[in-house]
Amino acid sequence: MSKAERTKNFIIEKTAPLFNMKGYSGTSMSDITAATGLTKGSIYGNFENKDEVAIAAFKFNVKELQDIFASEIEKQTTYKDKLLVYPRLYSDYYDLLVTKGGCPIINTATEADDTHPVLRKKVENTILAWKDKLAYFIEQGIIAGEFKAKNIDSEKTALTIIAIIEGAVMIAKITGNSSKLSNIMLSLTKIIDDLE
Amino acid sequence: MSKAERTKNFIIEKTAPLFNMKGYSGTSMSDITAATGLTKGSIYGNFENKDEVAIAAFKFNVKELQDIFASEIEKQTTYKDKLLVYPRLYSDYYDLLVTKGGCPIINTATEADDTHPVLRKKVENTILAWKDKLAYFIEQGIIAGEFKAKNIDSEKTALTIIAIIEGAVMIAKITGNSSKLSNIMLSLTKIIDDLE
DNA sequence: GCAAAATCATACCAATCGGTATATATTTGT
DNA sequence: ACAAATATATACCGATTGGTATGATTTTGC
Repeated sequence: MSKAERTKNFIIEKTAPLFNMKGYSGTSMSDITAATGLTKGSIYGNFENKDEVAIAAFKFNVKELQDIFASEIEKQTTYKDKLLVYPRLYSDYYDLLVTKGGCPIINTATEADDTHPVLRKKVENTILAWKDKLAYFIEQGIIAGEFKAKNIDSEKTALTIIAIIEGAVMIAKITGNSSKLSNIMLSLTKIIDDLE
Repeated sequence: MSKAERTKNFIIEKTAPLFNMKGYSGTSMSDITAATGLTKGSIYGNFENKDEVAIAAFKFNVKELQDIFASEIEKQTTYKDKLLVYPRLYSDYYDLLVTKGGCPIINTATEADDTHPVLRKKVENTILAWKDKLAYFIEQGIIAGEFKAKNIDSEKTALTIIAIIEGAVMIAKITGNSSKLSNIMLSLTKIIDDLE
């Protein structure tokens, strides 16, 4: 890894929580230089502009989350257990998530939807990919005979799971109450259980 | 109503969608003067600072939504029908909501949670009041014999309803797809139906 | 190990930020 | 209708915004 690549990664690592907490328009170039200890010359030597840093930070934040979930999902043998990873991990790792500014999907989505077309598209694609993954688990679960409930709409169920998770994170974050998150995750667990 | 009051209301009306779309730090004083056609002198003559305008705009946005729901809930005779107003109206009025920048609760919550303590508290109180209202409907529904499912946790159910709604609005808004909202609202309807 | 290339720091830019002092215009109560 | 009070416009403030030109310093390939 070249010096440039290392510096680039360093900048992304340091600014990712910043963008997640303060948002795109709330994070200034001086916030970025302060967080990294580097100067503007260094930042602009590695990134075209603030936009590029923000987009890289968003990707980093999403990947960080996805990696945690992917490794845990991999361990599960049934599709039901793969789905159940979500309520479990969101309950368990909520405090960690808070220190990083919460869920990058909901944070970026609400800011970018009316203001930042490029970021908006990135978030949209992230959500659609997530939905497809969940729908795939549900469909495979049906094929495997794990889920037998009548008229399961995998797309609808997948979207509902995402909605509950994102809504729950928002509620827990704004009330500063992680037990609310756990409580809502119990409802999500029941929804997954009811697919049987 | 005095001139001052009328101007104040005028400023709030014109800036409320602005704050909802662009956020607190994304909305500048010049955005406010442009949207109202007034000058800074006029804005600062009626409000202490940008914060006060933002807080008034948030209150306005929330009240506007609440009034629509309250009047429709009032018409319903059963507690179940009162709860069902939410999935129905969110499906029906989604396009209108989009023109105003989406749901002010989720928009303000995600921006303010790490950056703006005053707004954060306002959003928290709004959500908690909403939760209490929903929990009250559920509890009254149990007393009235409408809801007979075993071990209904009114608090948990109320929070889950809010999470689904807010998550659904976010998903629909970022994908620009209102049918996704309707789809998730069907899941919410089922959850309410299952309380029977 | 040395020259070429890339990285990084310094100093600067115009534009915009939120906010204010003051003067003018408009309401207001009498 | 008139004077006092209030609302609004103009012009300005220092600070900060994102971004750039330039030169010093490192890293890189040979």
